[in-house]
Amino acid sequence: MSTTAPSTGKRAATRELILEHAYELARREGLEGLSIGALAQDVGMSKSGVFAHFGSREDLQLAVLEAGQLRFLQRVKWPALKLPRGLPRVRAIVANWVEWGYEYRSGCVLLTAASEYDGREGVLHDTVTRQQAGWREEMCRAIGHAVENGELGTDTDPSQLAFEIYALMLALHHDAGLFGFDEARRHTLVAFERLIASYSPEPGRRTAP
Amino acid sequence: MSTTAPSTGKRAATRELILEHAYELARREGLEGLSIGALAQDVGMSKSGVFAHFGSREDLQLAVLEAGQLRFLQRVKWPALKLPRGLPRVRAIVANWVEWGYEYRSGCVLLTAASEYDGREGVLHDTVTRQQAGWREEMCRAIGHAVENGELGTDTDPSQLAFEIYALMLALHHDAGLFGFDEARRHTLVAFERLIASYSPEPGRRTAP
DNA sequence: AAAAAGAACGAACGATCGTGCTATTTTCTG
DNA sequence: CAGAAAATAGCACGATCGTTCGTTCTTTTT
Repeated sequence: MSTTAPSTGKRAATRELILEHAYELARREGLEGLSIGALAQDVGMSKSGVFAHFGSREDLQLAVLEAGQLRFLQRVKWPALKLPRGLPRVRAIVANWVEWGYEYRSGCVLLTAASEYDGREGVLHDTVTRQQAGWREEMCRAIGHAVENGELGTDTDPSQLAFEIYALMLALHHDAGLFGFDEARRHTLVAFERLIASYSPEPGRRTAP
Repeated sequence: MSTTAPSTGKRAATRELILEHAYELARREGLEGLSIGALAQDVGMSKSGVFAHFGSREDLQLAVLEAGQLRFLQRVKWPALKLPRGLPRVRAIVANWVEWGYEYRSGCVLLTAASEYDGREGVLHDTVTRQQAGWREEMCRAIGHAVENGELGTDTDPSQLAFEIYALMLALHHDAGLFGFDEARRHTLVAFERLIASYSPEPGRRTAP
């Protein structure tokens, strides 16, 4: 007998399969629009068969949320860690983030969840808030390194710049969904360069002698 | 007999009452989470009584969407029209917009709808897209006036600046919902001033002699 | 091969969904 | 005040929701 379920096995494998389908469904319909019946039909199982892998719908939603964060981190954060601390890493994060926005242009689970649960209370709200706060914190740290390196002005407020970068990513998703990705990306990248220039220690354009 | 229903009358009055409740419900649960049963209970009527005022759920959602836009325009746009064209009007729009974000901090129907319907198709998607495109267009025009007045640099791309301003408002709602309104507003206003300064025809801080 | 354990199924539950149809009540009109 | 017209209630429908339960099929262990 196994005291704890092994992470590789039939159970874990189908659970992962279900989560994959659930993630795609939640991307389109939101976490609140994710229904077990539709998920079961999508994955080719019975409702109860799917249900048995998660004690409740809420636990399923939570699992999707964590799967989403994992994907985000391994597509956006981890590749950026290979670059040196400071501005290069910040730039890499933003570049990866934009590409992430391209792959998941029709709905990002994490962003949708943030707007779905920001006004309520419960485990889902708490998880979403913790995720968002954690990622914002990491952005602040990455920006802080750039300040320490002298790549950004010493008067830079990391949380302020993190807010402004996050704003661009929200607008990227918003505009990509409504007006098309290409123009949204153009606007985003232009705005990001303006942002970096405006926080640069050397004046970006008009330099005083 | 009346050939067409007068805009003031019992029918129109209760329809307005229902819409008021529906708007508040949709603000919390989203347009997709708005159910006729819950709405009827909230307004103190029977399901069919409520239903009779709108031929279908979709028509109800559409009415809420238009009610939301009306409120937005009369709280954000119309007061700003009293100010002269150009930068003052742009500033007024942003200021009103931020205060609008305060009043409706736990969920804005229009923004929620934008993320709910950006990936689908149908009347609701079309309406949301039209609304958003229209408002963006108005922002571009307001910014264009400021450029013509010489209050913003001649190389200013209105659609680019409109994108960046919209980004701040999205981030305001996002952060206000998750982390509290006050800090979100602080970040938003600071970012907006940086934005205006960076688009200013005279260099904001370091001026070349 | 027999027995034990695990995984998925199928049916059913109470509830709620949007939507019709028919009364009944309310309001307006002559 | 009576009768027409409008507004609302009541009820029922098929569908779907999340969830539970007992059964069946598959896999592993003895």
